[in-house]
Amino acid sequence: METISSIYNPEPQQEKLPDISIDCLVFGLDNGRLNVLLAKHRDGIRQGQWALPGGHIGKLEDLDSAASRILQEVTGAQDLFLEQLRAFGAAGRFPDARVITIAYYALVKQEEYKVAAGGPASDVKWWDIHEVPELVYDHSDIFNHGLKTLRHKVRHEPVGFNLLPEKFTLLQLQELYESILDVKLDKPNFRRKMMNMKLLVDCNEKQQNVAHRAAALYRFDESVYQALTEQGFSFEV
Amino acid sequence: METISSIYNPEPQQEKLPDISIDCLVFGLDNGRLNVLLAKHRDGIRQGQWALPGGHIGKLEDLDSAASRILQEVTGAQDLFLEQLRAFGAAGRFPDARVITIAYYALVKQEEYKVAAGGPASDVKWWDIHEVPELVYDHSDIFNHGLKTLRHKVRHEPVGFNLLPEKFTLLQLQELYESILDVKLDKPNFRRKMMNMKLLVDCNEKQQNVAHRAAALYRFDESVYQALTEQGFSFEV
DNA sequence: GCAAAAGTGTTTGGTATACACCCATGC
DNA sequence: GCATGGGTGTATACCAAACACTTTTGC
Repeated sequence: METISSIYNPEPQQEKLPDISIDCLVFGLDNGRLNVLLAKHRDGIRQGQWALPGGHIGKLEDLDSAASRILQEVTGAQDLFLEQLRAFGAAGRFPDARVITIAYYALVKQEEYKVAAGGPASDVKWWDIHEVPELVYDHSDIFNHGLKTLRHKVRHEPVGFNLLPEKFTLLQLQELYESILDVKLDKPNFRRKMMNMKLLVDCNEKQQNVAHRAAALYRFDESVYQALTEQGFSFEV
Repeated sequence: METISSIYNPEPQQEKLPDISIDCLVFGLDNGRLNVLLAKHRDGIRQGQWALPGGHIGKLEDLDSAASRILQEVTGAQDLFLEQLRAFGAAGRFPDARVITIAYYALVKQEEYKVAAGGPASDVKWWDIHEVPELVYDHSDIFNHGLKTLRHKVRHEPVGFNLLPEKFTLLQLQELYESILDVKLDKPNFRRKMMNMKLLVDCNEKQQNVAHRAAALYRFDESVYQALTEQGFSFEV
């Protein structure tokens, strides 16, 4: 198991750019609740305060690669859904020095990746998005912006699947949208909308060991989505 | 009239951050054609090549303020619609040094602001978006990304008005969408859609000196939009 | 009168919504 | 049987698309 080695990388393997950092908003889903991953500062003046996991960019490193590396250092996971939000660069955002940060957000299958504290973080924890504590610097702004972006994105592009297991039921998918968008959806109508898109692939399998009628399992197939997109299809929830 | 003094500011008033730059995508509308503003390098190895106007960020300057200042140096205009696109940071994007650039896009009333070459730019010119030449570095990527963002944004938020004069006709507005989205729209249906939103304010004025029936003039009112938004209204074209 | 654009009316088909209903399974 | 969630059917209302049509103005 990989331990966290970021916030600010204690042993740089490569010289880093001093005035640019990366901060990651990592979203996970657990029992129909949307969570975000936070790290607690172990030392210094911000000791005990919560922050987004982050780090610095190597001089020879692509921006996206740096984000991916930093995220791997936190979750131990590779090949996550990871996308840039935008840069945050108010002059006084970081009190110790002039640092512009580039924020990323990631969607992960929470149950598949265990996280552990380490390095400059004394604790790493999933927080329900409704109960996020005060964060250091402008990290609360980044969180709010990222949540807004996620809510928009998830409605217009099929990215939500990154939060679910490979095979999922329609109810799981519906609960995903309900928890991210904070709305209640009509089951029959949601089913029809999804099925009419012809985007989901039927696994021809049923749930196991459930105390009610077993639901059909579906999966999201990127190549099906590509094919539909080329025919002018546009995802919309 | 202000002249261009950017691409890279020749006389820095304030120390700049060396490894971060800003590049601006400035869109304008002229006779129903969407244009973008480009600057030609006067000196150096890239002499004669076209680029997005840009500059560097002062050590004590907010990111957004820097973009606004750079844009003012190019167009002489203040209080433009200006929004961040995202950061571009591939390791090899800028051959001379490691520089991450933060791209902005702006929407301007093209006829109101004249631009002039100066500083490190030997020429500044509006280019039809369909005829944009090869650009230096990764500026073509930024252009493509920005155009895509504009096309999305203009459909979901009332930002297109920034390209039109204060008072405009419904046909002008329709042509704006047609040129940005590269589609043909049905006049009666477009009119109805716009009017049903109850977003436009009737100026109670007519066009002057036209060789046909004079159209009614409308304007966009930010406060009307705010009020509608609070009632759950969502702009959509 | 004619050209050009303003502006209105109407028909049609699709689709979002609301909600009633039946089905399968474990306890 | 009953609770729980799976899954289907249907009536309504609204809205987008297509297109025919009338109105106003300058020349």
